Amino acid sequence: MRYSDTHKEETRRKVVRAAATAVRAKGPEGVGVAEIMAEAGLTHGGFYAHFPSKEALVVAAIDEAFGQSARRFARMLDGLDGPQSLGAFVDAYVSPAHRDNPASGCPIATLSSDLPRQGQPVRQAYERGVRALIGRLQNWLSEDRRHLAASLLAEMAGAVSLSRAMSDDEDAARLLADARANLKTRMGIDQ
Amino acid sequence: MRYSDTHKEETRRKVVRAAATAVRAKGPEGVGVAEIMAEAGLTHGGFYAHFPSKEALVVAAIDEAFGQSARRFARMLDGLDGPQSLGAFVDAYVSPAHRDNPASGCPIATLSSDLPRQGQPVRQAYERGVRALIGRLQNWLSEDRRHLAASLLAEMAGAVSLSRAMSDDEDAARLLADARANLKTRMGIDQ
DNA sequence: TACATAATATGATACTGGTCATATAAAGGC
DNA sequence: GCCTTTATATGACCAGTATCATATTATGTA
Repeated sequence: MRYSDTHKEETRRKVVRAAATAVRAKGPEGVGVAEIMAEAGLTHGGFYAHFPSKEALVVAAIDEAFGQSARRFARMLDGLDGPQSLGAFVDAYVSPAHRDNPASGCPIATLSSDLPRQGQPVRQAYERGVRALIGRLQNWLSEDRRHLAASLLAEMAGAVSLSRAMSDDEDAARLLADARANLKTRMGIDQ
Repeated sequence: MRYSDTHKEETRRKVVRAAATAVRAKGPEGVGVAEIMAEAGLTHGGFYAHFPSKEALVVAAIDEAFGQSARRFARMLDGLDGPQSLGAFVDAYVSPAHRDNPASGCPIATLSSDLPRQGQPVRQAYERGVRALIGRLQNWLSEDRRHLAASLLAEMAGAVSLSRAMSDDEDAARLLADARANLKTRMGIDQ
């Protein structure tokens, strides 16, 4: 073995990370293989040594994006109990900061309308990520509210998504504040 | 005037209607000028006699899509009072039928993630449609709930959008039912 | 230091899609 | 029935993009 055991793997990870950002910023169709490779400091030619197709990269990018999101929240919520986690999660997710940074945000808010138009492997990766997030919400919710997890996530993602359509920052902030308040009520946590 | 006064206008309307469907089905980037013209029974060449650019067509298509949606609901809710309208609207919007028919459904649920990536004219058309819908919701809501209109719309669109990610129809139906129930509570109407 | 091989770059191909110049066809007025 | 004008079609151009064949570079080993 001439290169270190991990060399190629590291390159692959760089490409996937670049893709995870680019796909959220421009959508799966809006971004090109050459562009992502350049972002990772490479040229387009070597791409097919790492992935069998662009679709395979998009799948990896979506997994990576959900993974980044999950790890970030795990760090942020470390040590908190269920209700505290729910409150902190809602505050971070349904926030102006999230609205203004789609490229590093939750793939649900950024890709919701692209996904139904993608091929099956991409849709499956997306659904995996959605279900994992729903599962985490369920763990934080009290037993009698557990079935609401999916609907709560829908409300969170919908609020961020619609806030991005508002050109007026104040209108967007009001929408997000109304959504946060309602979500906390539904979750049974005090404001 | 050699052709009838309305001939060109009729053709234009056919093209816009075809675009309104195609754009919702495949996204603004996913659909081509030639494809839309073929759908309208024409070839691609004549396109630039009607629109200065593809973007102008997308703007017209989004206006048309919001208009279709508005007219359909106006018919459906004709004669109902505020609370009745809200209930009927939620039942129709947050429904499996809507989930399963993006091409004829609300542009918000279908295009939410594409829109932030579009040029300003397209984003403005979208925002016009969003604000018009929010305005209609406000008219149906009691005074003290009027400020919730945007957040309520976000929840409705988010629920439909996320339900489209669920490959299991039952999971999707449950999510939509939970969302409907919560929306009606927030709106202050009896189930 | 030269070699063998793994990793990446160069460059080409085929295709698609927006745009536009030019040609053809349709339709009412003389 | 011809002519002018309006509307649409044909065909081409150019840029962008996924894919792949081949060349080149980089790196650890003998």
